[in-house]
Amino acid sequence: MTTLDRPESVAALFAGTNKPSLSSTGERVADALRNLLIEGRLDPGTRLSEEAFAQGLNVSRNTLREALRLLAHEGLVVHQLNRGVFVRELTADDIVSIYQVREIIEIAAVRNASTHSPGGISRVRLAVTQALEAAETGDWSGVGTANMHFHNALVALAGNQRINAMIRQTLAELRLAFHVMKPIKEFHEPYLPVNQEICRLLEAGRTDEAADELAAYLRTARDQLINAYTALDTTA
Amino acid sequence: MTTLDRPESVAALFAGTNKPSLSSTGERVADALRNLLIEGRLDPGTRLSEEAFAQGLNVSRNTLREALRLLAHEGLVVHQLNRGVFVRELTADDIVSIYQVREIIEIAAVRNASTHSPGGISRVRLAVTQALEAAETGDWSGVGTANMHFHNALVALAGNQRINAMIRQTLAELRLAFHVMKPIKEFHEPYLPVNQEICRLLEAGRTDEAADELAAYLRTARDQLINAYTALDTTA
DNA sequence: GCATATTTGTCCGTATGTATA
DNA sequence: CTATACATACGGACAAATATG
Repeated sequence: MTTLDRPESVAALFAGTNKPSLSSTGERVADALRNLLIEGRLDPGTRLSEEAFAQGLNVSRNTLREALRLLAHEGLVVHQLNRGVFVRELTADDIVSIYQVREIIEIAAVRNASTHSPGGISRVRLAVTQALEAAETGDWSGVGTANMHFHNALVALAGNQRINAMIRQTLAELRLAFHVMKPIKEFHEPYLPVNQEICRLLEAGRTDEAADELAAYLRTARDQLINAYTALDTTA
Repeated sequence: MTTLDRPESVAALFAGTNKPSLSSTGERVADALRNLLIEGRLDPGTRLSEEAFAQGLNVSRNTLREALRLLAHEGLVVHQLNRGVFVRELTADDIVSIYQVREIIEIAAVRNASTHSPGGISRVRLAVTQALEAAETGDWSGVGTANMHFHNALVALAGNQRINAMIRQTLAELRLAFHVMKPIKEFHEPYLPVNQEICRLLEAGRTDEAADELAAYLRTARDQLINAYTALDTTA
């Protein structure tokens, strides 16, 4: 089990991080850590030493603990009493569970998109073009991020803040699973045209067909991910 | 704007509260506060003084703050920078939003219930009988709690922990709206037979019909609640 | 609009309990 | 089994922001 306990290496993780300071320190720390986790820069299972992170971020342990509790509540880290905080390790069951949530929420949101938000589709389109641009430069992590934005934008079509928050959190958790596998390209490239197709259908007002396409995508993506993930378990 | 700043009155709120101590102090404090909020014993808009609650609960301010951050993350309280923590005041839009979430998640969960969890239906039945018992003694707050358990049990049929957590949190938020209205009886009594009917359909394996019944219930309940809620706004 | 009191935000030091080498 | 490291939790301190008269 790895453990990040050197303040200097923690500080290095946050090099170049601006702090626009609109909210409290605790929330900014939580944001910074959340980005680290979503970007896959902390391996699942790693222990996050309170002292090292407090010193590395130049905040008190109290402040850091507030942030860690939030992330634990979001499921990005797990909190073991008297043992510390560890980067969440997703099981294959977790992935199945996450995809069931996605299926339920994303499809319902797209189906409810007909009447609402005419301008919201432009954000879907934006995410598609961003994914294509990232793919051209070979930035597959960027493609993953753009893909996350794509699905967030899809769900935003329902115009419901709570649903947005739910899917954002769920997709953030899912990224923990993606990053343990190196060939991210193989997981994202095949779905670029699918995303384009979903976007085109939405722009044409054919929301039900878009929802069907999305449903098919979610199932194949889940199966592919599960296969790769269980294969990792046996080899490791 | 009311504000709870006397430690003694805070302590009184927690009289008779056991602390089985399996988790951290912060989480136990969060649990205690969450119960208070769900039971409607704290009026929406009330400020929760850090010092008063820390003293009233016999914990340090740091520990209390951890608990308050969790509750803010759950939406039961709102956190205003440098101003404090207030019991959440739901708007009519919030209620619409919550019912949309319920519609999406609860119905999908019931529809997915067919294959899973044969024993889970017994917990649905249990919640129904508990609601009936509470109604007989005129304990309408108890009916509300049993009703919450009923819907939690419905969603549990899908066998997905994430979905359970989502609906639990959503229903907890909704209770903030119920408690601002005195005649809780009128809001729960009409739905007791509906719950019974849904339960019977599930026991008979007719899950799709149960889902349809649930959908109809959610819409009428939402409309009734919104009407009463907006009426309150205009009179207050 | 101003001066004052209150409250939050944040940090530090420390004592205690728990887990691990 | 002992020693060490670490998390837990507390209390005090002070600056900054906010509320109050």
